[in-house]
Amino acid sequence: MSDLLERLRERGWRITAQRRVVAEVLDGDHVHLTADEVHARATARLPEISRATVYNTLGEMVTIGEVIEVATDGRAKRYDPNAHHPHQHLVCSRCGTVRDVRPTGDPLAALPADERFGFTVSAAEVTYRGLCPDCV
Amino acid sequence: MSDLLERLRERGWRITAQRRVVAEVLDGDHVHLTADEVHARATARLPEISRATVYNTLGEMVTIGEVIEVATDGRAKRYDPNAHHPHQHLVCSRCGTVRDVRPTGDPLAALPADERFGFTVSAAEVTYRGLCPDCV
DNA sequence: CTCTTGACTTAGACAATGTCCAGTGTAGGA
DNA sequence: TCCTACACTGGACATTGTCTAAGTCAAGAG
Repeated sequence: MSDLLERLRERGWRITAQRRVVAEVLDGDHVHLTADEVHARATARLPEISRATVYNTLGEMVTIGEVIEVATDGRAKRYDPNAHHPHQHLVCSRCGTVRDVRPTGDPLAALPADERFGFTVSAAEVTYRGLCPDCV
Repeated sequence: MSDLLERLRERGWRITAQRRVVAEVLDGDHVHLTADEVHARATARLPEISRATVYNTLGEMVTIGEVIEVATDGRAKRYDPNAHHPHQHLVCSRCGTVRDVRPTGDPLAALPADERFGFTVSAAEVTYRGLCPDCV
């Protein structure tokens, strides 16, 4: 039983074959998959699973904070199951691979009050960009 | 004559009515428009302008570094003509408004070498999220 | 000024990603 | 075991972006 699935059960989710498969795909390796990649891997285990269900399930997981949605470019969103450890992302500009990284310090502290323009600022996301070893 | 258009001319671009209109729309007020919003405003001035031309022109401006592409969510990219002053973005989680902000320090410096995993890191984008004064 | 040429634009088909809905199925409590 | 609210399916639809073939035009040459 994956940790993620266990937490979903505690939140009162019905545990269906589809949700179990999506949770297992996400929890399996901490890669950052697109919704379509999740669907492809889920289909390998449960051939009838529909695209809508994968999208719904991912959306619900994001809503309750078990999964983070990462928009690294203007294309497909990626889903990050590592929601319980604060981290930022390092993205390859060529192939789109995403790695979790932990920079030093708190990025929120770098934004002085007079640069907040009345906003209630609650989070800072940092995306580092570059080329991965395979794409150099 | 807008500054942006002037710089395009210096780069040897043919100045067509379409490019002039796109440049004027972007340069007009430093709001961050989506491609479709640019197209809508361009159409108001030049009704025949096609979607493809707006996309092409925006893409070219991004390529030559006159405009920055901002992916704040998984939806439409936004275009920021303020490319010659380094800055980050503050996004309202509810209405999507984007403001330019200048945090202190260099965000790249916060990523130590042992957290770069062999990547050649070239840039850091910071997105601050919160609620704007109108949405609180 | 007119001509010429190759860069530019257009319309629309197509692709990728995401959303919605009506009908059907089923998990889990009674 | 049975019920029912919740979940799933398949497919239509929406949004955003890309591509191509054919027509158009900006700007330098003469």
